[in-house]
Amino acid sequence: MKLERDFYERNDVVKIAQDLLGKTLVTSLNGQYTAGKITELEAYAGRDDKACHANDGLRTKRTEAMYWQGGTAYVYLCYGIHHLFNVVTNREGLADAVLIRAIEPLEGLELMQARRKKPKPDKTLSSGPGTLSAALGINTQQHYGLDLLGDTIWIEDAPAVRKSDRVVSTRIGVEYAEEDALKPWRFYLKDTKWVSKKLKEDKVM
DNA sequence: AATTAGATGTTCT
DNA sequence: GAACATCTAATTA
Repeated sequence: MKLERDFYERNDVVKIAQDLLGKTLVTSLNGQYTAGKITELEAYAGRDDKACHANDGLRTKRTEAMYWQGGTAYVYLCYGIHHLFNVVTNREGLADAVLIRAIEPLEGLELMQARRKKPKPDKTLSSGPGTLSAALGINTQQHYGLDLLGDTIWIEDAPAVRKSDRVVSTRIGVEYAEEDALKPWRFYLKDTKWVSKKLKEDKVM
């Protein structure tokens, strides 16, 4: 079952991020179907979070979609090369988003390998925010601001992940955000290899 | 195994 | 011009 608008429009990105862990991210592009289980993600809040692109009401051509209604795709170009996929949450005007950082491939493996030019479906296929987007065929040109309740990109429901199977850490690559860099807003599944960076000791929250 | 360089668009200084 | 929610291949040890 496809996740509905009210799932995304809740007023708590961190809770939504936790709920999104283990769900299935699907893309159907010109009849090409690929799907993967969300194994790692991070929450970004539009207010009181210096790591967020839309912090302090910052509104640019790039961040515009973060202000749209929950259940919108926010795709942006990182380091001029990688297309990072985010799920916009909260109501229109409140710029929260969840960055999907890794997936475990479930369907369309051959297609993902072809897109990534990988002979084998090992963990480098989709364990990282840039690589998963490439594997699923997501890019800024075609998918920026897309509605996730449509039939191009959407998220399928899946059984909730137990707290004890969820690891918490600080977010990756946000050292510039000063005190907000310490926020424990990155989550990943404990028993999966499909994660960009594992902690030495898993922390559960 | 760990570190480094090179790829390069958008945004801000 | 600098920094950036990154990845890969090459280099060093």
